[in-house]
Amino acid sequence: MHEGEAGLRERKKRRTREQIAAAALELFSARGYHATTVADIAAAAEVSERTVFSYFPSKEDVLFADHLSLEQGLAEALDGRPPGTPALDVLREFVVENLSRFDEQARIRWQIVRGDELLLAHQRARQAALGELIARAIAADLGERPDDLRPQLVTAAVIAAFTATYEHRFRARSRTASRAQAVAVVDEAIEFLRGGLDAIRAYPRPY
Amino acid sequence: MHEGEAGLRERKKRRTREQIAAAALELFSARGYHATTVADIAAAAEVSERTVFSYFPSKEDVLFADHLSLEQGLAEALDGRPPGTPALDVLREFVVENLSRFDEQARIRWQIVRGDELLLAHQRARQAALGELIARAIAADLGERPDDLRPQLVTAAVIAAFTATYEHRFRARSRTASRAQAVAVVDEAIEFLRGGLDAIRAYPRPY
DNA sequence: ATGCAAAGTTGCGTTTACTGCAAGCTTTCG
DNA sequence: CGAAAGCTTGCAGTAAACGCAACTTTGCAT
Repeated sequence: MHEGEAGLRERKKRRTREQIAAAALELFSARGYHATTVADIAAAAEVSERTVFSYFPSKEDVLFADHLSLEQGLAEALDGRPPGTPALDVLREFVVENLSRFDEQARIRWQIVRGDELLLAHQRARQAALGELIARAIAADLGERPDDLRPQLVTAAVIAAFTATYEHRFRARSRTASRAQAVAVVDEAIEFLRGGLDAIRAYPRPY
Repeated sequence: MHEGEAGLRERKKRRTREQIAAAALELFSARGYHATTVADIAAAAEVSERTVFSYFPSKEDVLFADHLSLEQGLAEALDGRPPGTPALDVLREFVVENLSRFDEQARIRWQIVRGDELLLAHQRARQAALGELIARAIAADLGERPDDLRPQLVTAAVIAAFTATYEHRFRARSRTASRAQAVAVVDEAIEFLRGGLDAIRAYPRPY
């Protein structure tokens, strides 16, 4: 298992996974999510229906296939930050750096997700998963537990900022100016958080 | 159709609805959500399986049957506030007033929901529905659109505060002191929000 | 009160997501 | 090369959810 070279097996698996995800995205985009059956996806990706479920636990997970790498990237950025660096700073940088990853594929996914209550719920669940990572880091900064109030508040606001930036970018009419706009949105969100944290820093903890 | 008196039809419908919800909650609590089929619920409530689906669009909606009234209550409180009253004040009062509604039934539901990723996602979706109401009110306060950044940020934080309070109450060891604790949590959350809002009040809006 | 219309209930059939199992094929490695 | 491990697939089965048509109950007007 030499790390550098991926075996044939590994490569095939990755390719199949991508085929399934790509075929699914195309079909969802063309016919809509609900009008596309798993059988359709399997046929388009030239695998059996059963195989689709061996790669993805559910149909919804096919749509959100690459959220995993985003999650891993964020985890690394947060866990690997130099001691003393505030989590908020890492988050700001991470969001700004990953703006370019909100590319064409993400735009298509957004078109599919935005209209569907069920898919929006699933997306929120994904965001909540990110939230747990963030809460852990913020809690460490504050010397509290991840499920205490302050980490939860800050985390929720961070997610909201993330989401707002994300949606903002897809709503933006002028594509060229949108990156600067997005950074401004992020900065304002961070400002909001700092203000809020300052306001409760001296607050007693009666619970 | 004299408003004051509910006809036999209406009363029967309400009773059936409650029977289904109650039977379901009991079964979910005893055997777990996934181990309980809709057929089980129908049998316990003494209606046909098909009827369950005529009352509730999905199995999950049976579990969250009474979220609707909470939603309506909040909508009334927000829409009916005297002009000039900040939405944050209404929210604080609403949360504190409704603490007592987090009663035995809600505690059981929490036990069912807490362990299941799917149900947690559904609950988050419900919370997001509340969020839209809140965002509208906050946006009106700020003179912005509901999907602008600031309303979204404040809304997310409000939801987080709501959730933290909710969970806090069910985690609380000492039942007697928990109400005072909960109020303290709410107050700190509101303080956080005010601090954040102050911090960005003078902020330019470059987008 | 009686009969008609509207509303509610039910059974039946179907689709679709998803799971377990066992048999067959492919890659890997000794 | 040949055994072992890993993948893919078909098959059978479960459960949620929907549409439809028949049947029952309720409300209402005469």
